[in-house]
Amino acid sequence: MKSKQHEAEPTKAEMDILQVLWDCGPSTVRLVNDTLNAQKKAVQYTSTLKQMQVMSEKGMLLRDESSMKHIYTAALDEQTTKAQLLDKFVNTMYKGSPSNLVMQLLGNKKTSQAELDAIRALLDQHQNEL
Amino acid sequence: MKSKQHEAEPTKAEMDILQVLWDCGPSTVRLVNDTLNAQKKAVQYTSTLKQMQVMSEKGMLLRDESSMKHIYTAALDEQTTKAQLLDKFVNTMYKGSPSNLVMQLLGNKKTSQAELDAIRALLDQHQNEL
DNA sequence: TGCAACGTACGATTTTATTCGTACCTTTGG
DNA sequence: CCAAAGGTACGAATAAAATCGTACGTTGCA
Repeated sequence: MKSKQHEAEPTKAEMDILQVLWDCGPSTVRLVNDTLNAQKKAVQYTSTLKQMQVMSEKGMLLRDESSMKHIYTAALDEQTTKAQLLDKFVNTMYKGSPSNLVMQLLGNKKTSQAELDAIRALLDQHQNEL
Repeated sequence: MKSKQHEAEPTKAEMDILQVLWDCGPSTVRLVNDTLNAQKKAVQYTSTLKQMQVMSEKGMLLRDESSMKHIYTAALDEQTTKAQLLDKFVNTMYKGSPSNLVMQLLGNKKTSQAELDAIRALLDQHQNEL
């Protein structure tokens, strides 16, 4: 049986939580909430708690209830999830063409030379791996 | 006075409508709605109408009421709007690093060789323009 | 032992986004 | 002249997302 990775499209708030778990590994609600607030996303403890409970129900997070302080773990893979969202983004915004997206990136003043070099390096590397 | 381009973050449904106007130029609600339905986004005429009216109020669309069939025009620039959304996407999903996004793209099986070549060509071209 | 600190549970509210029904104009052809 | 076709206006219903208050259980320690 296939995983449920495709059933749930994480919402914005859910992504914020997932990101913390991806970065920090299995964590308590307290840690996640503190982290969010540390990044200027002011939110009440119980809001984060509720959100994570719902995410558990959806199978998006796994919960270890063995100790009083429940430990949550991301049930979705970071790369897979992001690839999925990126794909959707490219489809709706760039008619499915990644190069159109890159064109946008190049036109963006905020894209630094260092970033461009890094992108080129990635392309070269990818080419060599074929 | 600066434009209002930054006040409104178009929602998903709004982007669908904007895209039609960007592709087709100034249009009636009828045309927009038909186009949406032709792309399997089933939606009632009055829903599209209402949405476009609201968008007008927000200044996202301009409306010519001189004839009975009002003509709507996108008030936002396509490139600017997309650049804005892309920027936000990169920030929240890739810690602000475009090369991280490209890495994701390369790892994605769906990205064809032709697309990769196109991306490289864009980079080369961009390099030469400096 | 008792109270402050910290946890979870969970319903309800709020906010935002989206959809749609109904009323009512205008145009047009028979 | 009037009915049908096709417009707009607009309030309201739904749905989806996010937030929070309050109740209540557990733990540590003065």
